[in-house]
Amino acid sequence: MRCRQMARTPKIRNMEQFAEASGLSRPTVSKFFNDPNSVRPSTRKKIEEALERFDYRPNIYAINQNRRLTKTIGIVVPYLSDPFFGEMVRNLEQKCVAAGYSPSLFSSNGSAEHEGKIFDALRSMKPSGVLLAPLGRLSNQDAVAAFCQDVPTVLFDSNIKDVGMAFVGSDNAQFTTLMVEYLYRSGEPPALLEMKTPPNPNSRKRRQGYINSMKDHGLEPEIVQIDGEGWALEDIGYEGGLRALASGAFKSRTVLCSNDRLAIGFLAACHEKGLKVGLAPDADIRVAGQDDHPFSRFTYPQLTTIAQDYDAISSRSVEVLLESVKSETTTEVRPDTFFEGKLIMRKSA
Amino acid sequence: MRCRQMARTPKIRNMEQFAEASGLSRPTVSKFFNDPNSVRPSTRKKIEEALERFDYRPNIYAINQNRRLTKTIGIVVPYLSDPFFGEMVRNLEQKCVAAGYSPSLFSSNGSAEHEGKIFDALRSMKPSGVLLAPLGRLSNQDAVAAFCQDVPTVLFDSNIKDVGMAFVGSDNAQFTTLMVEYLYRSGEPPALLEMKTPPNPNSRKRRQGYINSMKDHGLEPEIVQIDGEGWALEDIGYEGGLRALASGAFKSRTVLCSNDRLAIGFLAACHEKGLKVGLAPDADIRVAGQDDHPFSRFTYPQLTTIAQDYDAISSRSVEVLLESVKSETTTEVRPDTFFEGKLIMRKSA
DNA sequence: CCTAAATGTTTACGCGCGTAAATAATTAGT
DNA sequence: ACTAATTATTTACGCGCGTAAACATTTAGG
Repeated sequence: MRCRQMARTPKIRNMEQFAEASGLSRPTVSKFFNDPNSVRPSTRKKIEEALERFDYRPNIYAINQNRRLTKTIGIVVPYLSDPFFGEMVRNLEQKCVAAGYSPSLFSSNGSAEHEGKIFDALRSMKPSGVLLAPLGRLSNQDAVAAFCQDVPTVLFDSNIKDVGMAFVGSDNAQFTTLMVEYLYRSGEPPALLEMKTPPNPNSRKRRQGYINSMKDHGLEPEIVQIDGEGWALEDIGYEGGLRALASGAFKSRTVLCSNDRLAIGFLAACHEKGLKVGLAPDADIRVAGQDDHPFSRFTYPQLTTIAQDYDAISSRSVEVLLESVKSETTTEVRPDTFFEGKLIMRKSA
Repeated sequence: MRCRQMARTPKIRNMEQFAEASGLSRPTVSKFFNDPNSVRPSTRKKIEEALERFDYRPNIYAINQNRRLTKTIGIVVPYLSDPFFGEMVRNLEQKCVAAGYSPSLFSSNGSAEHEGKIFDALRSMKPSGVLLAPLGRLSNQDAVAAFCQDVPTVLFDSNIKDVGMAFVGSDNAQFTTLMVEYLYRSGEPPALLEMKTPPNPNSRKRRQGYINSMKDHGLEPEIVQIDGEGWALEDIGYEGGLRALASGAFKSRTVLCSNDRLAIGFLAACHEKGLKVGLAPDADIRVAGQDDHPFSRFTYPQLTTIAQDYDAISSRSVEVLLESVKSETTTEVRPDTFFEGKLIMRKSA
């Protein structure tokens, strides 16, 4: 069908033949592929020369069949088309490759059932470890816990208590506390806009952070909860925001959204209602988000938010995972890392 | 280290043991796993019962070692964190699974070198086929062509002439023609804003569509090209837009951007310059995009654009690939499919 | 109820590689 | 230069499964 053979040299089909072509025995060649430095320099040179002539590559399936663990790391996120996770994955990928592992990408697409299938697929892949951002509230908690028993897993972004070898994410309560402090000082304390049933557990922490910091200032928390299920957060923020604005739900003229995607939808709702958003004296409302979503720089007005430290979270996640993969020992206390967010002051609040 | 054994039943380690436990021979069980309908119903029942008791799963590596082609389909995109590709991948994934294949995701992250590494990885994975959205101009054209010789590949989104088994994408010239027609009728003909060196080949087609349709109306094309390299299109649109606006580059007060991401950045530049964007009589400028990017509904004002038919493109891509994978025959003429875009009239133009 | 055809099952072998143990070659110390 | 310690290479076996060919069973037709 398709032309394959270059017919320059007899095609090498396996390591045996390749070893023969390099004038060595197969196990020596095998050793080379596992670690080029484990063979004598002269031997290494022989192989590398042969490699150029024959462009042979070991059969990964045959390799992995005999390994208890493969040099693979699974990366699982709830939604790949969410630029936040997209960025996250890109960072994680890079770091895995740098450490000599092949990342394998999966997206649960907001479905616990699909998340479960991914677990099954990963189990049979025998990965060295898995970096998992679970769906959260929607996850089948037992399935996640069971999976973490089978495969060394580091959770990131959204936490599930006592599951996995470690957790790396943000200090969500701090996010909200920081933002409330800023909004209070720069004008008036905010109302909190969030989903009634958020898909992501971080929202709970953020709500708690909001309530606490409002109380610390002797202020009455004002929480506006909107309906909606799933991960179409912009839509939910838009629809819910529209309804909330129409019913005059907000006492405060400053609204802190539980996350940037909600805020992006809410901004659209504000515009729809003809409200002027921003810092200017003639503005009707201030809006802030949390996450520093890649698009928050391009909203109108540009979204004031709290920046997640993408790089720190991804670096730490990979670091912690590889550490515990190498040491093979389970530490008694699960090491959790929470990074602080940075206030990003833009035009919207 | 970690507790694994449930100790409910002796752990099954391979198909041999599982066959024994089901009271059958291994090859029969093997046949079942390849096609559950290929064994007698009574036999099938036996296995399915045993499956519940022992939750055994065949070793994928051992399976794939012996197959010439694996039941895998590679999906490669230039940028996974671009929501457009994210959505695309989600669609493609679903359709592959529905057809009984396991999709494997890769992102070139805008680097030809990385794209090349992905090709190598895919080659050794022996996938049944690959769905590839190449980097485009930045791709190593020879590497792409060579890869398509080795593995049955369907290109999508961005075309490379005569490479791969088929191409599925949009009729980019039609996009621009349609939009120019609308903008002309609803006010005034647009200037085209594009990158001087766009990473994506679609831009060329769009430019040509713009020039042609302007000329068809007896109008003089007005093309404003901005600097910038890579895939940070919003940034490029913003920075370049800022400079273009400052230098009074636009004669027309209607700007058609080469794509939505550029438009999103350009909108931010307009706001920065204090321009009122939109349809209203008192607006300073109209802005339109192309692609119907997931975020274009949430810009301010909401972006008027041309919708890519995500679903049609992804469906057709998978369909064409599976077809040619099954038939094993290479058709003489490469079947290319170009879907038309639909005009989405929103508030920005 | 018998025979031929169809279908299901078993035997036997090979895939491409990892790896322990045995052996050979190299290096270091005297 | 010679022996001991070190490192490199080879021999030999097994991993978990696919699959052809041989064999056994079931089904259909008369």
